[in-house]
Amino acid sequence: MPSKSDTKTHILDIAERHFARDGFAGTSLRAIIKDAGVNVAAIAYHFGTKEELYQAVTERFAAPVVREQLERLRAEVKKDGANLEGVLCAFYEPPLKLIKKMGKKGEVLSMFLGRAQTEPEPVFSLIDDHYQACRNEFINAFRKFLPDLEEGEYQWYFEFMLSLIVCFLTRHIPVRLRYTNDRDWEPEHVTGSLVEFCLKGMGKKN
Amino acid sequence: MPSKSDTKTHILDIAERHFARDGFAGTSLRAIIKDAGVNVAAIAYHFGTKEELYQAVTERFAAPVVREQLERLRAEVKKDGANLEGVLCAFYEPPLKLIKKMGKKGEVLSMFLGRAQTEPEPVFSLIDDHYQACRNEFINAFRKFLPDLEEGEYQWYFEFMLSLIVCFLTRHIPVRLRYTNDRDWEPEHVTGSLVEFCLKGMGKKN
DNA sequence: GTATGATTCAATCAGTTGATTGAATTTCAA
DNA sequence: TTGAAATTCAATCAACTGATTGAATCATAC
Repeated sequence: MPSKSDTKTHILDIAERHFARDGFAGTSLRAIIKDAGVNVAAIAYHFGTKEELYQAVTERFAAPVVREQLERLRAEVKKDGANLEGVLCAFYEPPLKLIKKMGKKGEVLSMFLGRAQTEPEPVFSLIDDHYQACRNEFINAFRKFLPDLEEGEYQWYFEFMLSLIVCFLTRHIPVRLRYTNDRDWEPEHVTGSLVEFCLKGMGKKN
Repeated sequence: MPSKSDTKTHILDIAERHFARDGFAGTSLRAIIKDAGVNVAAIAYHFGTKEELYQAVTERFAAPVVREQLERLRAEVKKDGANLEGVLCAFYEPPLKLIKKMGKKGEVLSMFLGRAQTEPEPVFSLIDDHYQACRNEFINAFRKFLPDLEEGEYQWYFEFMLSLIVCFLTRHIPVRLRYTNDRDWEPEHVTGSLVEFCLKGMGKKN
């Protein structure tokens, strides 16, 4: 019944859920194929190794987010009256809006994006390379709007900016279990909180 | 040759290095015992299951840090002229000073502390419970020094504060590979950066 | 020195891991 | 309808997984 792309897509759908929840090492191919109702060999046939399957998930799931962040950034710095706030919005809005748009599946994307950033090798290098271009361009934008900082500070500011959204993506479920307020999960509100915290953090002392 | 406590301690020494580098699921007991030069059964004898071994590492390695953070916090809020900056120092200083004091082994502690916070189940619950008491007391301190915020904001401020140090602990090695300046890794300087960013982030808008 | 308890050991368990094979099946164009 | 390519399948591989056993070794108090 399922055509080529059906099985392939279906495996990706299931795989991303498992990788998101259990991490790379904690996910077995058996668990995926059992859940997907396909044969083990299907993974080898369509993707190759476990690592290549993970890479495929990253490519379909995470790469578009990074691409949009970069597009938004480039548009933002060209604007009249461009500022640091716009740069931060360019970083935070794409993933949060996409997650919201995807509905239930956004929860999976959220977990996957967050977890991927904190995986041990061999995933770490894979993800880190992915963000290399992103990192350079955002740091250049920081240089533009936050002149005269030390080089190390620019580096750390990018990591801080990144870590705040990783924190949000991986923790919003446990946090909401402790304290629920549906408004807090509106992407506009979340983006606003992250941008505000980060903007103030990078700004001058009060 | 090795007495009881020797073997037990030695296993812990090796285990924490593996868990720090490869995560819980990515670490096999074989890898640990091979590295430690002991028998597989030694782990079962001294600790029990793999999960109990991880718990023992957490207890010896991470628990003292949390305890000191809480002690520092309690001392800080009692002070004359207590303020938010003191609260943040109480949170950031203990782990960073300990890591510095431990020298080479501090790198392992650093990685372990950072990674533990981002592990999937069953580790996540273990660690999260550990931080529950810590979380409540710090959030109460936020309430004191940052009055009239919404409840959700206090919750997220704690998570942000936590995520910044997790970011630092897990990323300082790759970041230093990209840009090295030894001064940046002095605990006073690091604490200063984290406290400043966080303090500004939590403060009023400029 | 000997008995007792603590510790270590090799051997082994059953189950899982990622990966591969070659045969069976399906798909679809000619 | 037929034939070649794409896809799926059951069966199997060797290696590894966490865990357990009972015998051997050790330390120590008597």
